[in-house]
Amino acid sequence: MATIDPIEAGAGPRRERRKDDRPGELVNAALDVFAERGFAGARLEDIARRAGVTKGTVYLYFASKEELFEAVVRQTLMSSIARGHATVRDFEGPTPELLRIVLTGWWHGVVRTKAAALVKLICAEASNFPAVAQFYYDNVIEPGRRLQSRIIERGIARGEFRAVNVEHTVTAVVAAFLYVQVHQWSFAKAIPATAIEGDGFLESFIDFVLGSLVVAEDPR
Amino acid sequence: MATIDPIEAGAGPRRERRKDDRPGELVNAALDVFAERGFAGARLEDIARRAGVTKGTVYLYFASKEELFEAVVRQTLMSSIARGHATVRDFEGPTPELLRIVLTGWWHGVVRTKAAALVKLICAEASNFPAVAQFYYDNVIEPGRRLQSRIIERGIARGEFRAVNVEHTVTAVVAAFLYVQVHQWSFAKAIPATAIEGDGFLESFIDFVLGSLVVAEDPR
DNA sequence: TTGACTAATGACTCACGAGTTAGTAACTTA
DNA sequence: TAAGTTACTAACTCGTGAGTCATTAGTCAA
Repeated sequence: MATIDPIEAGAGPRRERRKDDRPGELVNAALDVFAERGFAGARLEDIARRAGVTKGTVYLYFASKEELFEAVVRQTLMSSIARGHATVRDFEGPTPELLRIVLTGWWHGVVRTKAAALVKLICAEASNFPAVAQFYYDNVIEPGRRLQSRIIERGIARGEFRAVNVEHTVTAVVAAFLYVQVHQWSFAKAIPATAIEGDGFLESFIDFVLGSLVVAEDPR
Repeated sequence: MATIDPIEAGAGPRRERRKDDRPGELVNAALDVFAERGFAGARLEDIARRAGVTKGTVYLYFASKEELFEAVVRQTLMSSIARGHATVRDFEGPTPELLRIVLTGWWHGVVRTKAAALVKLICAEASNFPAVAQFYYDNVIEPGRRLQSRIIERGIARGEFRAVNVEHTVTAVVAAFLYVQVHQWSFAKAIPATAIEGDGFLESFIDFVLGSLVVAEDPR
């Protein structure tokens, strides 16, 4: 996010040749505008201007609006997928601790990031872009659920967690995070007072989940 | 294709005068198309055809596309709001039982209904329609959260629930339901295999919540 | 400095869909 | 059954925004 040219690049020359940086800047600007207006509502003109170029330039790098959209999805997800995989690395401590670490990482690495805007965007456009929805499901949701499943199964196997229904429990956990992401980029944008500030919810939610899963009586 | 043959009304005459029923039918058709395509992507022509009329007729009843959208929100929500209020009526039994009843009612009355499509739709369009978002927040989300808060506070006051953070716990509960609604009308439409079938999740989730809230050991 | 190359522009076309309206057919009443 | 009313239609306008392309200007090699 270092050098995303401002809406009005006041300093630079009227016309600059920066072939290498353009695609990234355009994708960045596109994420903003798509998240704000939805796919259909986003104007290529606006995206271009936010990236400091004109509409024609967009077509030097992307064949169509749809292709730009898919590029946004791919570029933005690569980082979060990488982060996710890094977190899967073997952990040897108690499972409640593992769960806490993973959820906290997700929270700070994705939920409170602009990547969260993409989640809302994809939820909104999934039915219009089955291919994008499939891609997102295969590369983000599925791996994410599998990660959560492993944690809970590990806890059950080690006698730390109750023998709950794993699939449904995962859904409940994933739901909370998805919800926060969607909310922040839909209602919170329209009604700022409803924004979920700070990390209070994260702490509270982890306690809530562990309260339901952990076998031992009140660990505090 | 040449004839504007009614896709829906198979039997009726080409041209029927039914002033009283039209608005409801149009709103119904509009909910379908809006849910499927989003606000911007929905064509008035399609909505009209699905309701068995032509585009011009829509403008006899609604001044603009936006007004039709707001009518969809209002009509669809009125019933669920009414249902919600009916459920608030004083209940005298144990709080876990009350929670179970309320969540089950929400599940069958809204989540597994076409009204759920509206939730997804509003999440997608909230930033484009602040007024609609505000209306939805004031008339649905806020009352819904207050209802949940009362239940949990009641449980705490009666010594049935742990003294959790009420606001955050409500968020976790609401999130699960919101998530299911959004998922069913976004990803599940694009990737049918991911649809959440049956009521298994509901049961499991209620157990999950009570597992975290209830003070006594294993109430079953 | 110059010429070749091409990134970038901005004015263009064109399709599509929201909104309009003159006319028509279904219903009512006498 | 004829005149009157109006719900409805079909063909229209018109604004908008995606996508195109001839032209312009930044860059670099000689």
